[in-house]
Amino acid sequence: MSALKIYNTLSREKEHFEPITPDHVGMYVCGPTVYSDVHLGNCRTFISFDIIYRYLLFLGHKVRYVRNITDAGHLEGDRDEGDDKFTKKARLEQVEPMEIVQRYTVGFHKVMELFNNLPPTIEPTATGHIMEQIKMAQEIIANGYAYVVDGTVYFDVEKYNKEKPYGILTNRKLEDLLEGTRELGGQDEKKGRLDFALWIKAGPEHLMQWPSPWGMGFPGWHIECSAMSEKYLGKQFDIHGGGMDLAATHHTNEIAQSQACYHVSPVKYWMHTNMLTVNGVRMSKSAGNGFLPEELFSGSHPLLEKAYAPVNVRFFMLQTHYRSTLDFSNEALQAAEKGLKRLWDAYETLTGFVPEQSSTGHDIDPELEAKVLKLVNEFDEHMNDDFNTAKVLASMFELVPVINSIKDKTIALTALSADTLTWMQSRFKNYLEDVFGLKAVNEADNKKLQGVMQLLIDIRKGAKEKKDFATSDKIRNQLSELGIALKDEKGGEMSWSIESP
RNA sequence: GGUCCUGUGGCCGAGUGGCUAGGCUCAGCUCUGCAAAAGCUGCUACAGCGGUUCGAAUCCGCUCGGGACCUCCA
Repeated sequence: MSALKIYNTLSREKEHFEPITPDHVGMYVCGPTVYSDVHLGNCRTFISFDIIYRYLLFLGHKVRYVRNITDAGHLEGDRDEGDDKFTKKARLEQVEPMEIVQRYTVGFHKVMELFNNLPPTIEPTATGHIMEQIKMAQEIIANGYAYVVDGTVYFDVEKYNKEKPYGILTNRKLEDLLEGTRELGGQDEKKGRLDFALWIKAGPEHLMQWPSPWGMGFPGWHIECSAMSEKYLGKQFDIHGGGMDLAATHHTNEIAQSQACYHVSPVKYWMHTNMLTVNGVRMSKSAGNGFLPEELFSGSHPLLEKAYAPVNVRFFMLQTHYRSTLDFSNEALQAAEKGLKRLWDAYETLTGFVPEQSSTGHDIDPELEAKVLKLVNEFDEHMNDDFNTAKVLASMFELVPVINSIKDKTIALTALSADTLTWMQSRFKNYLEDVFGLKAVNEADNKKLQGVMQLLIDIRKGAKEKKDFATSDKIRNQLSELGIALKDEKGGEMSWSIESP
């Protein structure tokens, strides 16, 4: 089996993945700022990293997966001025900032669960780590890379850049970055145009503030991730992830802070997921083209033609590589919905095969056997190539006709060896359920319903034998109106499934 | 202006220089009381122009188009 390769933003190439501590992986992913609902674009990132987390577990690593909740210190603009997002929203709704935080944290967790994302192993909050952030700012000051102006602590980018390349993550030169920045105004207290705040002095209007060596204030946005990743994963850890939009500023500053504080580069592999777009334009709150997960699940958004189940959306995202932009459209989503149904039906069929009944030797079709083995073994290859879920799915889809042909007895079950069949069954389960986190769109595990359905199937079978098509059609048509599809299989059997909403 | 990404068949999308990804749609056939599903077959594309090569969607150059980041957003 090939070894896992990960595309590292830092080196701009795929690198062999070797954990700093063998079999143990530390992964930090930038989580949401909980001042409003997460939209579908945000979800894409968390779904991508959920797959990555699951695959690392599948490979046998012990993974510490840290994903923060930003519940303080994220300003409206990055000019280190104005209200923080929580204060603004709280004032608007006349509630406590922590009520805002609570509401959207709960909502975020609910959405993550609906998408079948596993929870991270640690989910730290910024407000819970004020002390750590203050301490880190103090050390950076002591090391000479930050300065205090009237109760606010700034990171000295230009000084840092003399020793370490500040723009290393996105391959930018300091001069180029300076060009894109506005001139310092007369009222600015920063020394350099690119300097950013580690700690910000609070005015009386700020509802969230804490005591510090520099007076009352609150942490800058970037320092929380540096402080919390160090606390739980150490000064150097394996993977740091987030959306691509965070690389240029947030992650660039994280690297600078950690370097200035601990004199080491904090992260071995930087991973960035690409954006979700609508009509080619990035989905974002400011563009007003964001879909809320609930709008998607209920189909209530004006741009949606129908409702889409969370698992279909998850599958839709898996058909694209995480580093490619993914364009959202009804057509694409409906195609994904049909594709998942086809794949999942085949998976359930496959699960129903009993390998003991298959061949022990002479009936085996060597060509088919080789084809199946090749495709099944490719799953790992594709995932090891920077988590290429789209290619794994393509390999699976190529196996669907084989599975369906065995079901229809066009291909004998004994054409495959018992070992191969068992292997295929376990790999499908491993990938579809464990790694991809997919599940049946509509679980029909209700025992009573199954009994009722069996009864209807028996009656319909009897009617068909008597060529009483009026009765048999009535059963199928009325079930169809209820959203239950009944299908005649080859050999007189019948199957049923609950239709998508 | 700077740093990058990108342009693939009706749509969505994967693609490590040579071996037609895959999904959806569409058409035909088979199966079938009908329906649905399924199976088989067909639709064989890589923005344009040059270059490197025995051979390029894949490498290089130029042109044109789209997008992201450099200002809050995963």
